[in-house]
Amino acid sequence: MPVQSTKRDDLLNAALKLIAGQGFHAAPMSQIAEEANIGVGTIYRYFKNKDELINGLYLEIRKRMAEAIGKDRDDAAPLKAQFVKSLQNLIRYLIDNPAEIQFTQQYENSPFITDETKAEIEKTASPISDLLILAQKEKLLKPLPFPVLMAMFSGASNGLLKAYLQKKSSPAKMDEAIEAIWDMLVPKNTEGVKQ
Amino acid sequence: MPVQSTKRDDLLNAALKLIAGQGFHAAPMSQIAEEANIGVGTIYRYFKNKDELINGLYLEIRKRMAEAIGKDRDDAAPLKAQFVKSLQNLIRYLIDNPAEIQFTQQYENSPFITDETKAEIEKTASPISDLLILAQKEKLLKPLPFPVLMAMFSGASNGLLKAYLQKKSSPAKMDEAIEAIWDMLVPKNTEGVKQ
Amino acid sequence: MPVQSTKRDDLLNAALKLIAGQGFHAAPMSQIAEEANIGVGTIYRYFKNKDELINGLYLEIRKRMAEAIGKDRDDAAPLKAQFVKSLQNLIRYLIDNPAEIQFTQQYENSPFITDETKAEIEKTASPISDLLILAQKEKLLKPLPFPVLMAMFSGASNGLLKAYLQKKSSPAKMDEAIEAIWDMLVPKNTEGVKQ
Amino acid sequence: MPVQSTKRDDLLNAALKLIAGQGFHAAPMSQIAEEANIGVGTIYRYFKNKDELINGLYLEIRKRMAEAIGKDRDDAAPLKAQFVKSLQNLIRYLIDNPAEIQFTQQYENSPFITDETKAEIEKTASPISDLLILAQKEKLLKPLPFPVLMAMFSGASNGLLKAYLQKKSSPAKMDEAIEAIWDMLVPKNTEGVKQ
DNA sequence: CATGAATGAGAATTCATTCAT
DNA sequence: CATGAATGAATTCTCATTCAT
Repeated sequence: MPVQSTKRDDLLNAALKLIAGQGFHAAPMSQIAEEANIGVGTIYRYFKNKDELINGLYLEIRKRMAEAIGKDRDDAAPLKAQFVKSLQNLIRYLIDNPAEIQFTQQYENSPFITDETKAEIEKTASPISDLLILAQKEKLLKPLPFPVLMAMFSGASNGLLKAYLQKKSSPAKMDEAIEAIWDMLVPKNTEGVKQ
Repeated sequence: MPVQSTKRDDLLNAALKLIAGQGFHAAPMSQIAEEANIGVGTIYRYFKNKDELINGLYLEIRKRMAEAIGKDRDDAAPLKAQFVKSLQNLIRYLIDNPAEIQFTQQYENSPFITDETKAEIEKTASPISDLLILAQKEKLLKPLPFPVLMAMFSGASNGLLKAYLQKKSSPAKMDEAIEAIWDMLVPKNTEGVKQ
Repeated sequence: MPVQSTKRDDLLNAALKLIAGQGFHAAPMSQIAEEANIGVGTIYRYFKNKDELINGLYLEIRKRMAEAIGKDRDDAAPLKAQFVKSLQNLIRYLIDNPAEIQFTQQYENSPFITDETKAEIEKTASPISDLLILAQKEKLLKPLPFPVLMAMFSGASNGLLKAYLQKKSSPAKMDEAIEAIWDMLVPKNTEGVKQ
Repeated sequence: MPVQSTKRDDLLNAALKLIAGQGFHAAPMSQIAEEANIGVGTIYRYFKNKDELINGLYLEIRKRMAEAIGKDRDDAAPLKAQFVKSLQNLIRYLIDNPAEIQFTQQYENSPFITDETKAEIEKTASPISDLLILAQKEKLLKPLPFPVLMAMFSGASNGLLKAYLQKKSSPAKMDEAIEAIWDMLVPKNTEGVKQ
């Protein structure tokens, strides 16, 4: 029974909860420790300092999101279907875990994000990025630089999510919106599907 | 000699520069004052506190962006052309003023932004939002809730911009990317233009 | 028409009002200036700095109190009657001008009071102190050092006043209380009056 | 080794020393910390802010004074004797601890003291107030409202003390002065003692 | 003379991090 | 290993005072 991993998880969850709700700077280490039911000093056994705690939290969340996206994957399905499915998975996951987007969006737009973390993330491709790489190889996507496609895709998805969380959208419209994002990525007059 | 407006502007520009580069919390009032070549105390003659300085800066930047977008507007042109033109204007402006997006993105994802401010901004129509409202009235857009369309549009544009600023795109591809964003908004198999 | 003296008075009254209500430290020069309808800089034409303003205010108030005490004085009356009359005058005056005690009590117990001011005050005997000096010369008072008698007298009067201002006493009981103070000063079994 | 109580006490004593000597506002937290040989931050582990430190100090001093007054109390003695004894105790204590009156008088006349604190203190009976309540019940005192008697008594005692501390009185005269205060409280022509 | 914008020294308070227990 | 009391650097903000207009 890995006692430590429990503490580490408690810690990350406490940090997630507080930072998502109040922002980085309104979430002191002492409060995080309290929320996690450990001593302040103990945090420093798991993370060298606050920055590393936050970076660690980010990587953890990316991992959780990747898992959520990949659920019930069917590698044999058409790419578009896989894309839609993945995005549905992601959106559903984040709707159930709103703290995670709140944190992620703060983090990704803050100067906390170190170049190391950035590099590490780009290596660790996310399942959706993998899908789009495949799609591009198969000439399904518009002839734009891949990073541009990825960035526009992420941005649009985040926007959709934000709208949803502010109750500006209904679940029913979600699938249509996902289709719209796909339309952005694929040439007109095709289904974005081979043949 | 408009002494005051110089000081206030110096202040906003100093704040913009430092916050964009280092984040809210690494930009102490003392440093902002120094950068603006004024005394610390002077800041408080123009803004009640740091929060108001930051909110004031945000509103100022929104204004500048709105002006940039609206440059050389041709109300008689087809909506799509106006949309493309506006987005080109915005992107060019932000490419020349990268600190403004860096600040804006930090701000909009931080807990600095109050719900009031958010609401107020949504009311204060931006030129592009106006265009899209018109387009929706003319049934040019997909049948999605307007806030969803706007959010996806903003997200995608921001993404495009980020990619560009990280040198992942060339100016040449910019127009194609803008077309792609338009594709997201309008139904397939139409040009998104009446008849 | 001495324009200055109006300003100086406005200034002192503004300072009195604000300091009595909020204390020395919650009464900034800028606010005092505003209350007096003059510019901040102008204060420094009348007083070298805040300390001198406060000391000047104190001396002014002492003067006003002395005037109030001496009203309708009858030098021919028995000393006790004069004492009672004086104290009644003072108490009535302060009841009508509560800001003045509030200020005075703060001031006299604060380290604002400079040794110079103290000295100056001891010279400028107040009418009641004069009366008590006379009374002591005529052997009407208890054989205690004069400063002790004065201090006990002042303390008791202040106490009475405080009680009154906190609505713990009625005007009717005021005269009895004044008698009690007199009893403190004179030997028992005398009326404290010659013959 | 009661580490905490030492720190808290050091803190209170440092605050007492500095505030008594220089006033509230000339006693910055940093200086108090230095005087107490602790870090500035440490103050805030014991008191939420400067106000609470000062209020805490006041309550502590009231406690010390109450203890001093009650020393060698003889409940069986006549009330007047108990009164004299108590006042002697108090005066002696304060002569040995002049900082405590200096602080107390500043505090009680400053806007630091909230109405709540005032009320709370009036409830918390002090030994002398208890004595006077008893004396009033036994009809030993003049027929004045109790708060008036208390206020005059406190004022006179404070005055006596001030005179003494300014070397205007000798210890020999102290007892006579205490008698004088008693005379203020009891009807003439009685010893203020039953029978 | 009067003004009030500008200033910066100084004050209170917070919080990441350390280290003795 | 875990803890949390202690710390002081760093931050925001206030306000007496000056001085150019």
